Amino acid sequence: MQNYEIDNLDKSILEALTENARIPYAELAKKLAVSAGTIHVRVEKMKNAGIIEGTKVSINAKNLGFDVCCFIGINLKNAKDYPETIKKLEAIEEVVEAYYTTGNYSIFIKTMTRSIDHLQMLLINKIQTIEEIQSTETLISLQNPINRDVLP
Amino acid sequence: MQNYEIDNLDKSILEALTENARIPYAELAKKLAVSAGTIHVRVEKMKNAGIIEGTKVSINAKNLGFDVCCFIGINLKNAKDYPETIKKLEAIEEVVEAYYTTGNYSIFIKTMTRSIDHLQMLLINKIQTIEEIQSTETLISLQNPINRDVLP
DNA sequence: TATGAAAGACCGCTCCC
DNA sequence: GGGAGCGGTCTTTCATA
Repeated sequence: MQNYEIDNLDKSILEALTENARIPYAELAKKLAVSAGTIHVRVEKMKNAGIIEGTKVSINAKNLGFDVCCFIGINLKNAKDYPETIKKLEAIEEVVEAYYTTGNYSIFIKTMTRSIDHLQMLLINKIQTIEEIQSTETLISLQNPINRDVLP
Repeated sequence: MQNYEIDNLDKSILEALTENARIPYAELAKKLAVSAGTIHVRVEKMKNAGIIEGTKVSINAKNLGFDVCCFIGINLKNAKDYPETIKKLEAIEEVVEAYYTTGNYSIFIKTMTRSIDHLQMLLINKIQTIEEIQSTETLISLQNPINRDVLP
C-alpha cells in the first residue's frame, strides 16, 4: 500500500485538492483536461495507497481567539518515562502536536493558547506539574511567515 | 470580521468538517438535527468571519516518500536580517513551516526530506549557505505521537 | 433574525467502451 | 482514459416563528 509512485496528473490533483478539497471533480477534470471518471479513479487510488488520508477544513485559530502559538522543548528526568509523559501530554487539550526528537530536547511540543496568561497557566499548572519532566524551554511564536502544505 | 463568537452548533460543524471536509451538508444536518440550509448558512458565516479558511486534503507525507521530519533552530548574525532570511528560506521547498520566535532561536523552521542524506544535503548545501545565518541546531523528529487539529 | 422545507440544477459514482 | 446515465446532493428561494 506504500511507495506508490505518483505521476504528474496525481500531483496536479493533490495540488488542487490542497487548495480546495471541496472542488467538484468535474471542474477539476476540466482544469486538468481529463474526464471526471479519471479524477475519481486517481483519488481512490491515492486513498488506498494511504497518500490521501482525508479532507479537513483549515481553521484560522487566531480568529477563534487562540492567539498564542508556542513551542516547548521538554527534557525528561529519565528517557524511559517517554510513553508515560506522552500520555499525560495528550490529556492536555492545549497541546496540539508532540514530537519525539533527537537533539536538545527529549520531547518537543506545540501549544495553542488564548493569551500569554493562558500560556503561563498552562506551563505552571499543567505541564510543569508532570513529574517525569525535568525542565522545559519555551519558544513563543511571534510570527508564522511560512506555512506550506504542498510538497515538491 | 473577527472575534465572532461561535456557538455549540458551529463547534459541532467545525468538528465534523475537521474529520471530513467533504461530508455532504445533508448528512451533517441529519447528524446535528438541523436542516441543510442552516448548515449552509453557518458555514458561510464562519467563512466570512475568517474562521474557516478553506478545505484541504491531508496528505500522508511518509507514504509519498518524505520520511524525515526535522526542526531546525536558527540563530542570525543580526536580528535585522530576519526578513531577508525568511525570503531565502521560502525559496527552499523542503522548508514547510517557519516561525519567528522568542527564546533560544531567532527563527525556527520545520523541514520535510526524503531521507537523512537528503536532510544533510539540505543543511549543508542550502540552509547553511545563507550568509545571514550564524548557527543552526537540528532536532530530528523520530515520532509524532500527538497531532491534533481540533481546538477545545 | 435565524431556521425549515422544497425544487431545480448540478455533481458524483458506476458501468461499459 | 473517455463518455453517459441514474441517484443523490448543493444551493437557492420562500415561508415561518
